[in-house]
Amino acid sequence: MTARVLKSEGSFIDDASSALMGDETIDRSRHAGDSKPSPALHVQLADIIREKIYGHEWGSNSKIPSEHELMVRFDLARGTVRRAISLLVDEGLLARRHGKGTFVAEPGISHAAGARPFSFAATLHEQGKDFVTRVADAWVTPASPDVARELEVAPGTDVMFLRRVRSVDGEPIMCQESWLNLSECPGLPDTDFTQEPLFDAVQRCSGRKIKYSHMHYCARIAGKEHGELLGCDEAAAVLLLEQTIRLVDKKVIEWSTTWFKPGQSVVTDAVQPD
Amino acid sequence: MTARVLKSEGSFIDDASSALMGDETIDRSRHAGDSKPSPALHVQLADIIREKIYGHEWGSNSKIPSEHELMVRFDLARGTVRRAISLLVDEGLLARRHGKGTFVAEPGISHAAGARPFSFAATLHEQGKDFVTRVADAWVTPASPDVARELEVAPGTDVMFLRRVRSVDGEPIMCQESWLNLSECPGLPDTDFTQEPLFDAVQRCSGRKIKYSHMHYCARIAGKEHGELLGCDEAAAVLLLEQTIRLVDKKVIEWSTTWFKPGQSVVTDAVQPD
DNA sequence: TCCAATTTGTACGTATGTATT
DNA sequence: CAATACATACGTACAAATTGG
Repeated sequence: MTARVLKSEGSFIDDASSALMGDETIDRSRHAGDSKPSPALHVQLADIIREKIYGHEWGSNSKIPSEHELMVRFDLARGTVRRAISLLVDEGLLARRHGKGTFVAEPGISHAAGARPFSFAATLHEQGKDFVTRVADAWVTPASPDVARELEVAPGTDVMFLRRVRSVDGEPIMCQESWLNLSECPGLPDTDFTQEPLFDAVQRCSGRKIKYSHMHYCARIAGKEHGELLGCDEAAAVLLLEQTIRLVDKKVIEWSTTWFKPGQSVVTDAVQPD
Repeated sequence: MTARVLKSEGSFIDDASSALMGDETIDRSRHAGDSKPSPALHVQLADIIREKIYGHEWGSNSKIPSEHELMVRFDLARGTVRRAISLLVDEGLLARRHGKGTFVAEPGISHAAGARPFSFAATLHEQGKDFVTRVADAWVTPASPDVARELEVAPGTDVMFLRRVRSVDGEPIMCQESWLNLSECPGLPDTDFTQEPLFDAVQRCSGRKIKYSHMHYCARIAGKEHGELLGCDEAAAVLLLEQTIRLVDKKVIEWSTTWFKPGQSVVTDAVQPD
């Protein structure tokens, strides 16, 4: 099925590999008595493929060369090629499809934020997606110095910690960890958070509307605990959205961190004022 | 098991190891004839420390137990402890201070976005920070399918690629990679981007104002190339802000990806409409 | 429906260089 | 220096999924 092209040297070269790959080379100086130990071969190959994706040379959902093609292109054993690809699968950049090939991973669900305080329930409902909420942890504890500062309460005040994992199609998508100000919101611990959205429960218990939100984006390595919660590799990069949410009277009601699984993203639109 | 007694503020420093550490244990079943090979010891210790930070038990800028304290607490060799800490330093979570100790890394610069199209120059000027812009790459090339789709031009149309690295205090902070629509903006390649902000140059060349911005946040592993550009570890998690920027007539003028070094973050405020 | 080719998934074995003991 | 353990790299073989004739 692969078209063949006659090169100037007169040899036939496979169209796919010649079109997709550039002139990158693998450094094999590990075993020689060299001064600089070059990285492992599978790491070098992963670097090459990663840059193809980051540089938009290999677009989303496109098929990358087969393991066999990469073997002959870089003169590597199949195990080495598979190991390189596995690194990128764990990062969420590639997806293997048995019998078909390996593909650049499609972006996952986009979550709208920015226009209003971020509510997972609201944004997913708008997209018509079905999701399940699991309460992984929930307890009441005295506030640590960090938590107290963010919630603007005295250290030692009772606060509630809530960890929810949201799943779409049985797959975990995000993990939300909330610290809740019980002083402004008593009665909250009696809520069934698998049914009632947190925003609704907070507004019901506090008797006031949610109004302000301060958002903070950063990136982190998932680590063991969140890797297990999200079903991704420990070494994967996850997106963090930290939010401080206030009621109409500017009292802080929630300090939360949302961990997005690799592939998930958050979108915002902005308009420059005239 | 989850409730934790809060000690007085002073005791956090005086009785570091007992107050700061919990009851975590290291699994040493690697060498025994066990069925499940447990992770390497330094990885397990890094996991324990990472969760202390992620769970806000160890606040920003606080001193973590000394290498010697960690040695005796977990019965590990100093090399193993140092290797664990190095992992977290590379992730940007910890910072070593020679002769003083190891500390939870402070957050870096916060970049405001959301209210208006994101301009690094404008937001940093507001904070009174001095920065330097280096043009790492700049060329004109026919648009690949991906680039053409985002810029809404025909594939093969000439577009400009621009990679700028911004530094504060001599340290790289972010890397901005822009694909520019030359059809709407001829004359752009003659600009000195170390002096004139891209937003100004675009508005000057196109004769129209920038008005709309679509933003997209996600997280990625830095990789070799961007690790070198940003001066961080290849395996570090970096924040990506992908932007599509349009002029008043809704023509796409720029499709850019901003790579933030670990520790940098982007902040936004939102208000719920009544 | 069946078959052949392609591609990924899995499980071995061997050799070699490095690091530790 | 020798023994051991480990990571890296290569090679082979076969199973399972997919596609197209």
